[in-house]
Amino acid sequence: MTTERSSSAQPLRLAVIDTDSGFLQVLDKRLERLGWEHRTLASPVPVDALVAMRLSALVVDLAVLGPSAWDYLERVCTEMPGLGVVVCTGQSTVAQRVRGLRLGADDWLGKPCHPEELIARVEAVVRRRRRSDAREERPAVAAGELEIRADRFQAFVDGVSVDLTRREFELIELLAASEGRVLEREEIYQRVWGYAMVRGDRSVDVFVRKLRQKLEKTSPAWRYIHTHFGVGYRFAAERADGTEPPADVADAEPAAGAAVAFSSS
Amino acid sequence: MTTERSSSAQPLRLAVIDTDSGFLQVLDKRLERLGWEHRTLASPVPVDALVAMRLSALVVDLAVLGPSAWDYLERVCTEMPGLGVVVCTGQSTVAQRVRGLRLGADDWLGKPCHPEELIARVEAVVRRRRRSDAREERPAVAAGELEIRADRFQAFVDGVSVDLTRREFELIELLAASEGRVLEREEIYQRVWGYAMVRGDRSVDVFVRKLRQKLEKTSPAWRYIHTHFGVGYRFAAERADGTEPPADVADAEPAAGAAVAFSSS
DNA sequence: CCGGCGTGTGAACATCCGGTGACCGCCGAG
DNA sequence: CTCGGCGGTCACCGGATGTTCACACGCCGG
Repeated sequence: MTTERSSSAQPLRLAVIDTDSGFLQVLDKRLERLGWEHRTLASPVPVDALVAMRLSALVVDLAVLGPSAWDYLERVCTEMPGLGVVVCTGQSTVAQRVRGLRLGADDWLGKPCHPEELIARVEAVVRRRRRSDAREERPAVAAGELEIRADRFQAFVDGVSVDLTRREFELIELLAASEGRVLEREEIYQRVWGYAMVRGDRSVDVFVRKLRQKLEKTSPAWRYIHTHFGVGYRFAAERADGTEPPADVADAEPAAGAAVAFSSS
Repeated sequence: MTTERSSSAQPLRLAVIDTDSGFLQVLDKRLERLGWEHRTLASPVPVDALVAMRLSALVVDLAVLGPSAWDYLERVCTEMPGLGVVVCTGQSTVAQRVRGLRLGADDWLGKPCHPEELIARVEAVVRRRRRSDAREERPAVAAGELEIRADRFQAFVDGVSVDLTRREFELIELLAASEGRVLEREEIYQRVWGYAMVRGDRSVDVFVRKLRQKLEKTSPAWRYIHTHFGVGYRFAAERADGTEPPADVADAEPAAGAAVAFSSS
């Protein structure tokens, strides 16, 4: 029953590369009703431009892409691994469909098709991404002296803003959300920047440095971002001096016996 | 890093609920060739049983499910959010397909269909699943006093880091994963370094030594890596003194939730 | 019991990696 | 049209790692 399923709590961002005006019209109307942010493109745009759109999913008619369709599809899928890609195109053979899917497309729907089915497929494709990325709506996270407020797009120490820029914030937010885990640069880059990192890019390192600088200035007694040589970074609030190892997952500690050590000092 | 990692290495685990013997036969053959662990079920099995199979993906023909198909589908998708679900069934209407996808199915393919397309779609679904929710969910492996945490790229003894470098970690991770089995240098090199070992290369030996040193320092009472002269190395936690002979090899294979026998053999 | 490999070491050497600081181009605000 | 903030690149460098060597030592077959 009309489970209108507000799964779309957060607006999806969708781009459609197609030229079938009739189809687009109906689709547009439907998308509008759903409240999805969408944009239709009559011709293939540079991959960079797509990246800039920060899309959740992309629907594309291979026919519109012309001869370099396969190449384009592959590049899009490679450079934006997190993007949901649904090919919606006319007549096709099994071989073509298999090829498209193997290149990275998430689904393939033949035309003519019902807009509702296309939407359902896009939802299905995006659904998984959501599930994992599902760390939305978190008012605030705390670690050490740090308090990260997603709603303010800012981190604070004792109420004082650390004065992070957007990227810096997104980075620390990701790290903090994965507290304790070591994140590899590629993963960080992909999740913060949205597309694949090219080998040799030092952006992550540079931003980590900027973050560390600001955090150091605002919260000198703590260390938050730890480097794992040859791997990546790990977020964990630790005092500058060895004091108080964060008792972390650790093991069954002194449990009973050991009367709690008073933090007299 | 080209670390394509074991992502592709670990076999997929797939179950197919269908009765079309002809189709199944072809599919089976193909899956066999791909090296996927698979199992076909002629009738819907309890969701619990499915859970026990630890599947990566499930292919199901709604027709086989009978009247409670929708309900079954929904339950499966709800209880196993990480499972890739591909409906592969006969004639269907747009409304049915939309319903199936909305209930949680990841893809819907009509019959008759080409096995290759079905496989490509399953791959696409699994690919997405891995990419998103994926990332390491390997809690930790333990052996002796050792605890190997993949999410930290590090091994611990009683909560204390053994302080391994990336290579060292990958090496011990591989060895531990093959606990009890003797691995030849060539294989080790191939799997850790990613390419063929040139004759005369002592890298593996050197790293084994480094590992042994660090492990010895952190966990003196145990021996983990054993040399098999003229062959290679074997991982097995054993006390330094002869104490506690490895219990019974009784073959620690009970673990595997392999409650069901997959035709992976 | 002896000599030949295959392995364990330790250290020198060659690379790779990550921390920095400087610099550049884009863009919105003034 | 400027100016300043921000995101992103570069080149340099010290240190962490990985690789290669030469040698000592132990396991094996004769």
